[in-house]
Amino acid sequence: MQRSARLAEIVEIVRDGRLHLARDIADALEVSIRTIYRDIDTLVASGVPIEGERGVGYLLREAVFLPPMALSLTELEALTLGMAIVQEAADEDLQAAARAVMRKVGEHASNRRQAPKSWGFGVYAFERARDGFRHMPLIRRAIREGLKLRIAYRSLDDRNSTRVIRPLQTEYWGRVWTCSAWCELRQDFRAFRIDRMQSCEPTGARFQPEAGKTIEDYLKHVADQMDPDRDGA
Amino acid sequence: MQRSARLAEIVEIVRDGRLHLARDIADALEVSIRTIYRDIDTLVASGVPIEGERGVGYLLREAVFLPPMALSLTELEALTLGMAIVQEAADEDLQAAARAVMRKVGEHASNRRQAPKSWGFGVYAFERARDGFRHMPLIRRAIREGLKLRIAYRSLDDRNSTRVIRPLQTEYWGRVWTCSAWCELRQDFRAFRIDRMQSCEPTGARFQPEAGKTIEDYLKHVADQMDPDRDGA
DNA sequence: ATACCAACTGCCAAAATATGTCAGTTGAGA
DNA sequence: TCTCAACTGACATATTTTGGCAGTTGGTAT
Repeated sequence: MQRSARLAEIVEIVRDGRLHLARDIADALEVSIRTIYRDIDTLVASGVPIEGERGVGYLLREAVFLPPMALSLTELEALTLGMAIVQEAADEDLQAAARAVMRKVGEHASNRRQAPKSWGFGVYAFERARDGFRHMPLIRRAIREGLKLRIAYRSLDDRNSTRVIRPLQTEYWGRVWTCSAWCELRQDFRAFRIDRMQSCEPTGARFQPEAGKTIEDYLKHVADQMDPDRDGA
Repeated sequence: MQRSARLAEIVEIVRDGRLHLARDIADALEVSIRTIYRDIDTLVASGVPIEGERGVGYLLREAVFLPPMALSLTELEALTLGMAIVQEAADEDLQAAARAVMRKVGEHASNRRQAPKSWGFGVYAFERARDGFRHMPLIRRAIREGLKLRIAYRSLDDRNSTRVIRPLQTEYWGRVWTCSAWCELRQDFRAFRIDRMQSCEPTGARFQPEAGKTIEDYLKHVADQMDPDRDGA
Protein backbone atom coordinates (compact mmCIF):
# COMPACT_ATOMS: atom_id res chain seq x y z
CA MET A 1 0.00 0.00 0.00
CA GLN A 2 1.23 3.44 -0.95
CA ARG A 3 2.12 5.88 1.76
CA SER A 4 -0.31 8.51 0.47
CA ALA A 5 -3.12 5.96 0.32
CA ARG A 6 -2.30 4.88 3.86
CA LEU A 7 -2.53 8.47 5.10
CA ALA A 8 -6.01 8.77 3.62
CA GLU A 9 -6.95 5.42 5.13
CA ILE A 10 -5.90 6.55 8.61
CA VAL A 11 -8.24 9.52 8.32
CA GLU A 12 -11.04 7.19 7.24
CA ILE A 13 -10.48 5.00 10.29
CA VAL A 14 -10.18 7.83 12.77
CA ARG A 15 -13.00 10.09 11.64
CA ASP A 16 -15.82 8.01 13.06
CA GLY A 17 -15.46 10.16 16.17
CA ARG A 18 -14.41 7.26 18.39
CA LEU A 19 -11.10 6.59 20.10
CA HIS A 20 -8.43 4.66 18.25
CA LEU A 21 -5.12 3.27 19.45
CA ALA A 22 -2.02 3.56 17.30
CA ARG A 23 -1.54 -0.18 17.91
CA ASP A 24 -4.93 -1.04 16.33
CA ILE A 25 -4.40 1.25 13.36
CA ALA A 26 -0.99 -0.31 12.81
CA ASP A 27 -2.51 -3.80 12.83
CA ALA A 28 -5.33 -2.81 10.48
CA LEU A 29 -2.94 -1.29 7.95
CA GLU A 30 -0.22 -3.92 8.43
CA VAL A 31 2.59 -1.54 9.26
CA SER A 32 4.53 -0.97 12.45
CA ILE A 33 3.26 1.29 15.20
CA ARG A 34 6.25 3.54 14.64
CA THR A 35 5.06 4.25 11.12
CA ILE A 36 1.63 5.21 12.42
CA TYR A 37 3.17 7.74 14.79
CA ARG A 38 5.12 9.22 11.90
CA ASP A 39 2.06 9.24 9.64
CA ILE A 40 -0.06 11.02 12.23
CA ASP A 41 2.68 13.61 12.52
CA THR A 42 2.46 14.15 8.79
CA LEU A 43 -1.33 14.45 8.86
CA VAL A 44 -1.35 16.92 11.74
CA ALA A 45 1.34 18.94 10.00
CA SER A 46 -0.85 19.18 6.92
CA GLY A 47 -3.84 20.43 8.88
CA VAL A 48 -5.92 17.38 9.77
CA PRO A 49 -7.25 18.06 13.28
CA ILE A 50 -6.38 14.72 14.86
CA GLU A 51 -6.08 14.88 18.63
CA GLY A 52 -3.79 12.45 20.44
CA GLU A 53 -3.65 12.01 24.18
CA ARG A 54 -1.06 9.97 26.05
CA GLY A 55 -2.53 6.87 27.60
CA VAL A 56 -5.84 7.38 25.78
CA GLY A 57 -5.70 7.22 22.00
CA TYR A 58 -6.46 9.26 18.89
CA LEU A 59 -9.63 11.16 18.12
CA LEU A 60 -10.81 13.24 15.19
CA ARG A 61 -13.97 15.12 16.02
CA GLU A 62 -16.30 17.26 13.98
CA ALA A 63 -14.32 17.01 10.82
CA VAL A 64 -14.55 15.59 7.38
CA PHE A 65 -11.55 15.18 5.20
CA LEU A 66 -11.86 16.14 1.57
CA PRO A 67 -9.37 14.59 -0.81
CA PRO A 68 -7.77 16.62 -3.57
CA MET A 69 -10.42 17.45 -6.12
CA ALA A 70 -10.49 19.03 -9.51
CA LEU A 71 -13.43 21.38 -10.02
CA SER A 72 -14.40 22.93 -13.31
CA LEU A 73 -14.81 26.70 -13.40
CA THR A 74 -18.58 26.26 -13.50
CA GLU A 75 -18.48 24.01 -10.46
CA LEU A 76 -16.44 26.62 -8.64
CA GLU A 77 -19.03 29.21 -9.58
CA ALA A 78 -21.81 27.02 -8.22
CA LEU A 79 -19.85 26.61 -5.02
CA THR A 80 -19.20 30.33 -4.72
CA LEU A 81 -22.82 31.20 -5.41
CA GLY A 82 -24.10 28.65 -2.91
CA MET A 83 -21.80 29.94 -0.19
CA ALA A 84 -22.81 33.53 -0.99
CA ILE A 85 -26.49 32.63 -0.63
CA VAL A 86 -25.89 30.80 2.64
CA GLN A 87 -24.05 33.84 3.94
CA GLU A 88 -27.21 35.87 3.30
CA ALA A 89 -30.00 33.46 4.06
CA ALA A 90 -28.92 31.38 7.04
CA ASP A 91 -28.12 31.75 10.71
CA GLU A 92 -24.79 32.99 12.02
CA ASP A 93 -23.28 29.55 12.53
CA LEU A 94 -23.89 28.58 8.94
CA GLN A 95 -22.81 32.02 7.73
CA ALA A 96 -19.51 31.62 9.51
CA ALA A 97 -19.15 28.09 8.16
CA ALA A 98 -19.84 29.29 4.61
CA ARG A 99 -17.23 32.01 5.03
CA ALA A 100 -14.77 29.41 6.29
CA VAL A 101 -15.44 27.19 3.30
CA MET A 102 -14.81 30.07 0.93
CA ARG A 103 -11.64 30.96 2.76
CA LYS A 104 -10.34 27.42 2.48
CA VAL A 105 -11.40 26.97 -1.11
CA GLY A 106 -10.57 30.48 -2.21
CA GLU A 107 -7.12 30.44 -0.72
CA HIS A 108 -6.09 27.84 -3.22
CA ALA A 109 -8.51 28.48 -6.03
CA SER A 110 -8.05 32.21 -6.46
CA ASN A 111 -4.32 32.53 -6.79
CA ARG A 112 -4.60 31.82 -10.46
CA ARG A 113 -2.63 33.99 -12.84
CA GLN A 114 -5.36 36.51 -13.63
CA ALA A 115 -7.51 36.17 -10.57
CA PRO A 116 -10.98 37.61 -11.13
CA LYS A 117 -11.63 40.18 -8.41
CA SER A 118 -15.28 39.32 -8.27
CA TRP A 119 -16.88 36.02 -9.14
CA GLY A 120 -19.72 37.76 -10.90
CA PHE A 121 -22.32 37.11 -8.25
CA GLY A 122 -24.17 39.26 -5.81
CA VAL A 123 -26.78 37.89 -3.47
CA TYR A 124 -29.39 40.00 -1.78
CA ALA A 125 -32.39 39.10 0.32
CA PHE A 126 -35.37 41.44 0.24
CA GLU A 127 -36.63 40.63 3.70
CA ARG A 128 -33.85 39.88 6.09
CA ALA A 129 -35.47 38.41 9.14
CA ARG A 130 -32.27 37.71 11.01
CA ASP A 131 -34.32 37.14 14.11
CA GLY A 132 -36.01 34.26 12.36
CA PHE A 133 -32.71 32.36 12.40
CA ARG A 134 -32.47 32.44 16.18
CA HIS A 135 -33.26 28.79 16.91
CA MET A 136 -31.58 27.25 13.89
CA PRO A 137 -28.24 26.18 15.36
CA LEU A 138 -30.04 24.31 18.15
CA ILE A 139 -32.47 22.71 15.71
CA ARG A 140 -29.65 21.54 13.47
CA ARG A 141 -27.88 19.98 16.43
CA ALA A 142 -31.12 18.33 17.54
CA ILE A 143 -31.58 16.80 14.08
CA ARG A 144 -28.02 15.49 14.11
CA GLU A 145 -28.14 14.08 17.62
CA GLY A 146 -31.77 13.03 17.85
CA LEU A 147 -32.81 15.45 20.62
CA LYS A 148 -36.46 16.10 21.39
CA LEU A 149 -37.37 19.79 21.52
CA ARG A 150 -40.07 21.66 23.44
CA ILE A 151 -41.31 24.64 21.44
CA ALA A 152 -43.77 27.44 22.05
CA TYR A 153 -45.36 28.13 18.68
CA ARG A 154 -47.49 31.00 17.48
CA SER A 155 -49.41 30.00 14.38
CA LEU A 156 -50.02 32.27 11.40
CA ASP A 157 -53.45 33.17 12.81
CA ASP A 158 -51.90 33.92 16.20
CA ARG A 159 -52.95 30.88 18.20
CA ASN A 160 -50.34 29.71 20.71
CA SER A 161 -49.38 26.17 21.64
CA THR A 162 -46.58 24.32 23.38
CA ARG A 163 -45.46 20.96 22.10
CA VAL A 164 -42.67 18.43 22.06
CA ILE A 165 -41.34 17.59 18.62
CA ARG A 166 -38.76 15.25 17.07
CA PRO A 167 -37.07 17.47 14.47
CA LEU A 168 -36.33 15.69 11.19
CA GLN A 169 -35.23 18.26 8.65
CA THR A 170 -35.14 21.98 7.96
CA GLU A 171 -36.42 23.49 4.75
CA TYR A 172 -35.58 26.75 3.06
CA TRP A 173 -38.44 28.38 1.16
CA GLY A 174 -36.54 31.24 -0.43
CA ARG A 175 -37.42 33.61 2.42
CA VAL A 176 -38.56 31.51 5.31
CA TRP A 177 -37.11 28.53 7.12
CA THR A 178 -39.30 25.73 8.38
CA CYS A 179 -38.59 22.68 10.48
CA SER A 180 -40.40 19.46 9.75
CA ALA A 181 -40.87 17.21 12.75
CA TRP A 182 -42.85 14.46 14.33
CA CYS A 183 -45.24 16.26 16.69
CA GLU A 184 -45.93 14.33 19.88
CA LEU A 185 -48.99 16.48 20.62
CA ARG A 186 -50.70 15.70 17.30
CA GLN A 187 -49.04 12.29 16.84
CA ASP A 188 -48.38 13.27 13.25
CA PHE A 189 -45.88 15.09 11.05
CA ARG A 190 -45.97 18.88 11.20
CA ALA A 191 -43.92 21.67 9.66
CA PHE A 192 -43.19 24.75 11.78
CA ARG A 193 -41.95 28.13 10.62
CA ILE A 194 -38.81 28.71 12.62
CA ASP A 195 -39.44 32.44 12.85
CA ARG A 196 -42.78 31.71 14.56
CA MET A 197 -41.22 29.69 17.38
CA GLN A 198 -41.47 31.86 20.48
CA SER A 199 -39.09 29.55 22.33
CA CYS A 200 -37.24 26.33 21.62
CA GLU A 201 -35.25 24.18 24.04
CA PRO A 202 -34.15 20.56 24.43
CA THR A 203 -36.32 18.47 26.73
CA GLY A 204 -33.29 16.41 27.65
CA ALA A 205 -34.81 13.29 26.09
CA ARG A 206 -33.49 11.69 22.94
CA PHE A 207 -35.32 9.81 20.23
CA GLN A 208 -34.36 6.94 17.96
CA PRO A 209 -35.62 6.50 14.40
CA GLU A 210 -38.94 4.73 14.83
CA ALA A 211 -40.97 3.05 12.11
CA GLY A 212 -43.52 5.50 10.75
CA LYS A 213 -41.84 8.54 12.35
CA THR A 214 -38.62 8.88 10.33
CA ILE A 215 -37.54 11.39 7.75
CA GLU A 216 -38.17 8.82 5.01
CA ASP A 217 -41.75 8.33 6.25
CA TYR A 218 -42.19 12.09 6.29
CA LEU A 219 -41.00 12.50 2.72
CA LYS A 220 -43.48 9.81 1.62
CA HIS A 221 -46.13 11.59 3.66
CA VAL A 222 -45.68 15.02 2.10
CA ALA A 223 -45.90 13.48 -1.35
CA ASP A 224 -49.61 13.00 -0.54
CA GLN A 225 -50.59 16.00 1.54
CA MET A 226 -49.03 19.16 0.16
CA ASP A 227 -49.81 22.01 2.57
CA PRO A 228 -47.09 22.85 5.09
CA ASP A 229 -49.10 25.62 6.79
CA ARG A 230 -52.20 23.52 7.29
CA ASP A 231 -51.51 23.01 11.01
CA GLY A 232 -52.91 25.99 12.87
CA ALA A 233 -53.98 24.38 16.15
CA MET B 1 11.05 19.10 -2.53
CA GLN B 2 8.60 16.33 -1.65
CA ARG B 3 6.93 14.42 -4.40
CA SER B 4 3.43 15.30 -3.20
CA ALA B 5 4.34 18.99 -3.01
CA ARG B 6 5.76 18.79 -6.50
CA LEU B 7 2.54 17.28 -7.84
CA ALA B 8 0.58 20.20 -6.40
CA GLU B 9 3.12 22.62 -7.84
CA ILE B 10 2.74 21.15 -11.32
CA VAL B 11 -1.01 21.79 -11.15
CA GLU B 12 -0.32 25.37 -10.06
CA ILE B 13 1.95 25.91 -13.03
CA VAL B 14 -0.32 24.29 -15.58
CA ARG B 15 -3.69 25.67 -14.54
CA ASP B 16 -3.17 29.13 -16.00
CA GLY B 17 -4.80 27.75 -19.14
CA ARG B 18 -1.70 28.22 -21.29
CA LEU B 19 0.53 25.63 -22.94
CA HIS B 20 3.45 24.23 -20.98
CA LEU B 21 6.29 21.98 -22.09
CA ALA B 22 7.45 19.15 -19.88
CA ARG B 23 10.98 20.51 -20.41
CA ASP B 24 10.05 23.91 -18.87
CA ILE B 25 8.22 22.36 -15.94
CA ALA B 26 11.21 20.12 -15.28
CA ASP B 27 13.54 23.14 -15.26
CA ALA B 28 11.24 25.13 -12.98
CA LEU B 29 10.98 22.33 -10.43
CA GLU B 30 14.60 21.20 -10.82
CA VAL B 31 13.88 17.59 -11.67
CA SER B 32 14.43 15.62 -14.83
CA ILE B 33 11.91 15.61 -17.66
CA ARG B 34 11.37 11.91 -17.07
CA THR B 35 10.03 12.63 -13.60
CA ILE B 36 7.60 15.17 -15.00
CA TYR B 37 6.17 12.60 -17.39
CA ARG B 38 5.70 10.19 -14.52
CA ASP B 39 4.15 12.88 -12.31
CA ILE B 40 1.67 13.88 -14.97
CA ASP B 41 0.69 10.24 -15.32
CA THR B 42 0.01 10.17 -11.60
CA LEU B 43 -2.04 13.37 -11.71
CA VAL B 44 -4.15 12.23 -14.65
CA ALA B 45 -4.69 8.88 -12.93
CA SER B 46 -6.03 10.67 -9.87
CA GLY B 47 -8.48 12.72 -11.89
CA VAL B 48 -6.77 16.00 -12.73
CA PRO B 49 -7.90 16.83 -16.28
CA ILE B 50 -4.51 17.68 -17.76
CA GLU B 51 -4.42 17.31 -21.52
CA GLY B 52 -1.15 16.45 -23.23
CA GLU B 53 -0.60 16.52 -26.97
CA ARG B 54 2.44 15.18 -28.75
CA GLY B 55 4.49 17.92 -30.28
CA VAL B 56 2.49 20.62 -28.50
CA GLY B 57 2.60 20.58 -24.70
CA TYR B 58 0.36 20.31 -21.68
CA LEU B 59 -2.84 22.18 -20.99
CA LEU B 60 -5.31 22.24 -18.13
CA ARG B 61 -8.45 24.11 -19.03
CA GLU B 62 -11.52 25.06 -17.07
CA ALA B 63 -10.38 23.52 -13.85
CA VAL B 64 -9.33 24.44 -10.38
CA PHE B 65 -7.50 22.07 -8.16
CA LEU B 66 -8.54 21.86 -4.54
CA PRO B 67 -5.98 20.48 -2.13
CA PRO B 68 -6.94 18.11 0.65
CA MET B 69 -9.03 20.01 3.19
CA ALA B 70 -10.50 19.31 6.56
CA LEU B 71 -14.04 20.69 6.96
CA SER B 72 -15.98 20.77 10.19
CA LEU B 73 -19.42 19.18 10.22
CA THR B 74 -21.01 22.63 10.23
CA GLU B 75 -18.95 23.64 7.23
CA LEU B 76 -20.07 20.52 5.43
CA GLU B 77 -23.67 21.43 6.26
CA ALA B 78 -23.19 24.91 4.85
CA LEU B 79 -21.73 23.40 1.71
CA THR B 80 -24.58 20.91 1.36
CA LEU B 81 -27.22 23.57 1.95
CA GLY B 82 -25.64 25.95 -0.55
CA MET B 83 -25.48 23.28 -3.22
CA ALA B 84 -29.10 22.29 -2.51
CA ILE B 85 -30.22 25.89 -2.97
CA VAL B 86 -28.26 26.27 -6.18
CA GLN B 87 -29.87 23.11 -7.48
CA GLU B 88 -33.25 24.76 -6.95
CA ALA B 89 -32.64 28.37 -7.74
CA ALA B 90 -30.23 28.51 -10.66
CA ASP B 91 -30.02 27.60 -14.31
CA GLU B 92 -29.33 24.08 -15.55
CA ASP B 93 -25.60 24.57 -15.98
CA LEU B 94 -25.18 25.64 -12.37
CA GLN B 95 -27.59 22.95 -11.20
CA ALA B 96 -25.49 20.31 -12.89
CA ALA B 97 -22.33 21.85 -11.47
CA ALA B 98 -23.80 21.86 -7.97
CA ARG B 99 -24.77 18.22 -8.36
CA ALA B 100 -21.24 17.43 -9.51
CA VAL B 101 -19.75 19.21 -6.51
CA MET B 102 -21.96 17.22 -4.16
CA ARG B 103 -21.06 14.01 -5.91
CA LYS B 104 -17.36 14.74 -5.53
CA VAL B 105 -17.63 15.91 -1.96
CA GLY B 106 -20.24 13.39 -0.88
CA GLU B 107 -18.39 10.44 -2.31
CA HIS B 108 -15.73 10.88 0.29
CA ALA B 109 -17.57 12.69 3.03
CA SER B 110 -20.57 10.41 3.39
CA ASN B 111 -18.96 7.01 3.78
CA ARG B 112 -18.55 7.59 7.48
CA ARG B 113 -19.52 4.82 9.85
CA GLN B 114 -23.08 5.95 10.60
CA ALA B 115 -23.77 7.89 7.44
CA PRO B 116 -26.73 10.20 7.85
CA LYS B 117 -29.14 9.39 5.04
CA SER B 118 -30.30 12.97 4.81
CA TRP B 119 -28.33 16.06 5.68
CA GLY B 120 -31.34 17.59 7.33
CA PHE B 121 -32.07 20.13 4.64
CA GLY B 122 -34.80 20.56 2.12
CA VAL B 123 -34.92 23.46 -0.27
CA TYR B 124 -38.02 24.57 -2.09
CA ALA B 125 -38.73 27.56 -4.25
CA PHE B 126 -42.27 28.90 -4.26
CA GLU B 127 -42.14 30.34 -7.74
CA ARG B 128 -40.04 28.30 -10.05
CA ALA B 129 -39.56 30.43 -13.11
CA ARG B 130 -37.25 28.02 -14.90
CA ASP B 131 -37.73 30.02 -18.03
CA GLY B 132 -36.19 32.98 -16.26
CA PHE B 133 -32.86 31.15 -16.19
CA ARG B 134 -32.72 30.85 -19.97
CA HIS B 135 -30.00 33.41 -20.65
CA MET B 136 -27.88 32.83 -17.57
CA PRO B 137 -25.20 30.51 -18.93
CA LEU B 138 -24.46 32.96 -21.75
CA ILE B 139 -24.42 35.90 -19.36
CA ARG B 140 -22.02 34.16 -17.01
CA ARG B 141 -19.70 33.40 -19.90
CA ALA B 142 -19.94 37.00 -21.10
CA ILE B 143 -18.96 38.24 -17.62
CA ARG B 144 -15.98 35.89 -17.52
CA GLU B 145 -14.75 36.67 -21.01
CA GLY B 146 -15.74 40.32 -21.32
CA LEU B 147 -18.26 39.91 -24.16
CA LYS B 148 -20.69 42.67 -25.05
CA LEU B 149 -24.32 41.53 -25.25
CA ARG B 150 -27.28 42.82 -27.26
CA ILE B 151 -30.52 42.37 -25.34
CA ALA B 152 -34.19 43.00 -26.06
CA TYR B 153 -35.67 44.08 -22.75
CA ARG B 154 -39.27 44.41 -21.64
CA SER B 155 -39.50 46.61 -18.59
CA LEU B 156 -41.83 45.99 -15.64
CA ASP B 157 -44.35 48.44 -17.15
CA ASP B 158 -44.08 46.69 -20.53
CA ARG B 159 -41.98 49.12 -22.50
CA ASN B 160 -39.57 47.45 -24.93
CA SER B 161 -36.02 48.45 -25.77
CA THR B 162 -32.95 47.00 -27.42
CA ARG B 163 -29.52 47.82 -26.06
CA VAL B 164 -25.90 46.75 -25.93
CA ILE B 165 -24.58 46.12 -22.44
CA ARG B 166 -21.31 45.16 -20.78
CA PRO B 167 -22.38 42.61 -18.17
CA LEU B 168 -20.56 42.95 -14.83
CA GLN B 169 -22.26 40.70 -12.32
CA THR B 170 -25.40 38.71 -11.66
CA GLU B 171 -27.46 39.08 -8.53
CA TYR B 172 -29.86 36.69 -6.85
CA TRP B 173 -32.78 38.32 -5.05
CA GLY B 174 -34.30 35.25 -3.46
CA ARG B 175 -36.67 34.68 -6.36
CA VAL B 176 -35.41 36.71 -9.25
CA TRP B 177 -32.06 37.00 -10.96
CA THR B 178 -30.77 40.31 -12.26
CA CYS B 179 -27.74 41.25 -14.29
CA SER B 180 -25.95 44.51 -13.58
CA ALA B 181 -24.18 46.01 -16.54
CA TRP B 182 -22.83 49.11 -18.14
CA CYS B 183 -25.54 50.16 -20.58
CA GLU B 184 -24.16 51.69 -23.77
CA LEU B 185 -27.57 53.15 -24.63
CA ARG B 186 -27.90 55.10 -21.36
CA GLN B 187 -24.12 55.46 -20.79
CA ASP B 188 -24.71 54.47 -17.21
CA PHE B 189 -25.02 51.42 -14.95
CA ARG B 190 -28.30 49.52 -15.18
CA ALA B 191 -29.67 46.35 -13.59
CA PHE B 192 -31.85 44.09 -15.75
CA ARG B 193 -34.12 41.30 -14.60
CA ILE B 194 -32.93 38.26 -16.52
CA ASP B 195 -36.45 36.86 -16.82
CA ARG B 196 -37.51 40.07 -18.62
CA MET B 197 -34.87 39.73 -21.35
CA GLN B 198 -36.79 38.77 -24.49
CA SER B 199 -33.53 37.90 -26.24
CA CYS B 200 -29.85 38.00 -25.45
CA GLU B 201 -26.91 37.40 -27.77
CA PRO B 202 -23.23 38.33 -28.07
CA THR B 203 -22.52 41.24 -30.40
CA GLY B 204 -19.14 39.69 -31.22
CA ALA B 205 -17.33 42.65 -29.66
CA ARG B 206 -15.36 42.42 -26.44
CA PHE B 207 -14.78 45.00 -23.75
CA GLN B 208 -11.89 45.72 -21.43
CA PRO B 209 -12.28 47.08 -17.90
CA GLU B 210 -12.47 50.84 -18.40
CA ALA B 211 -12.18 53.49 -15.71
CA GLY B 212 -15.65 54.41 -14.48
CA LYS B 213 -17.29 51.37 -16.04
CA THR B 214 -15.97 48.50 -13.95
CA ILE B 215 -17.63 46.30 -11.38
CA GLU B 216 -15.85 48.23 -8.63
CA ASP B 217 -17.24 51.50 -9.96
CA TYR B 218 -20.68 49.92 -10.06
CA LEU B 219 -20.51 48.78 -6.46
CA LYS B 220 -19.53 52.30 -5.40
CA HIS B 221 -22.37 53.62 -7.54
CA VAL B 222 -25.10 51.47 -5.99
CA ALA B 223 -23.99 52.51 -2.54
CA ASP B 224 -25.47 55.91 -3.44
CA GLN B 225 -28.50 55.13 -5.58
CA MET B 226 -30.39 52.17 -4.19
CA ASP B 227 -33.16 51.30 -6.64
CA PRO B 228 -32.39 48.49 -9.06
CA ASP B 229 -35.76 48.71 -10.87
CA ARG B 230 -35.58 52.43 -11.44
CA ASP B 231 -34.71 52.05 -15.14
CA GLY B 232 -37.89 51.54 -17.11
CA ALA B 233 -37.01 53.25 -20.38
C1' DA C 1 7.99 12.19 -48.46
C1' DT C 2 11.04 14.14 -44.89
C1' DA C 3 12.30 16.44 -40.92
C1' DC C 4 11.06 18.01 -36.62
C1' DC C 5 8.78 18.51 -32.33
C1' DA C 6 7.55 17.08 -27.88
C1' DA C 7 4.69 13.76 -25.63
C1' DC C 8 5.29 9.18 -24.13
C1' DT C 9 7.45 4.30 -22.83
C1' DG C 10 10.66 0.59 -20.84
C1' DC C 11 14.75 -0.29 -18.52
C1' DC C 12 18.32 0.01 -15.04
C1' DA C 13 21.41 1.81 -11.50
C1' DA C 14 21.79 5.47 -8.09
C1' DA C 15 19.72 8.49 -4.77
C1' DA C 16 16.26 9.57 -1.60
C1' DT C 17 12.68 8.19 1.39
C1' DA C 18 10.04 5.22 4.26
C1' DT C 19 10.01 1.51 7.42
C1' DG C 20 10.91 -1.73 11.40
C1' DT C 21 13.26 -2.52 15.57
C1' DC C 22 14.76 -1.15 19.86
C1' DA C 23 15.42 1.47 23.79
C1' DG C 24 14.00 4.95 25.80
C1' DT C 25 10.68 9.47 27.87
C1' DT C 26 6.38 11.75 29.01
C1' DG C 27 1.79 12.83 30.99
C1' DA C 28 -2.43 11.22 32.89
C1' DG C 29 -5.08 8.25 35.59
C1' DA C 30 -5.81 4.20 38.90
C1' DT D 1 3.91 3.64 42.44
C1' DC D 2 2.22 1.29 38.46
C1' DT D 3 0.14 1.06 33.99
C1' DC D 4 -1.11 2.77 29.68
C1' DA D 5 -0.28 4.51 25.30
C1' DA D 6 1.36 8.53 23.06
C1' DC D 7 5.71 10.12 21.63
C1' DT D 8 11.01 10.53 20.42
C1' DG D 9 15.78 9.40 18.60
C1' DA D 10 18.90 6.36 16.31
C1' DC D 11 20.19 3.20 12.83
C1' DA D 12 20.12 -0.63 9.57
C1' DT D 13 17.08 -2.28 5.94
C1' DA D 14 13.51 -2.15 2.47
C1' DT D 15 11.01 0.46 -0.86
C1' DT D 16 10.15 4.20 -3.80
C1' DT D 17 11.60 7.78 -6.55
C1' DT D 18 14.66 9.61 -9.69
C1' DG D 19 17.85 10.50 -13.76
C1' DG D 20 19.68 8.96 -17.88
C1' DC D 21 19.27 6.61 -22.06
C1' DA D 22 17.48 4.76 -26.11
C1' DG D 23 13.76 4.23 -28.17
C1' DT D 24 8.29 5.07 -30.36
C1' DT D 25 4.31 7.81 -31.60
C1' DG D 26 1.20 11.29 -33.61
C1' DG D 27 0.95 15.52 -35.57
C1' DT D 28 2.62 19.71 -38.15
C1' DA D 29 5.60 22.23 -41.05
C1' DT D 30 8.75 21.95 -45.13
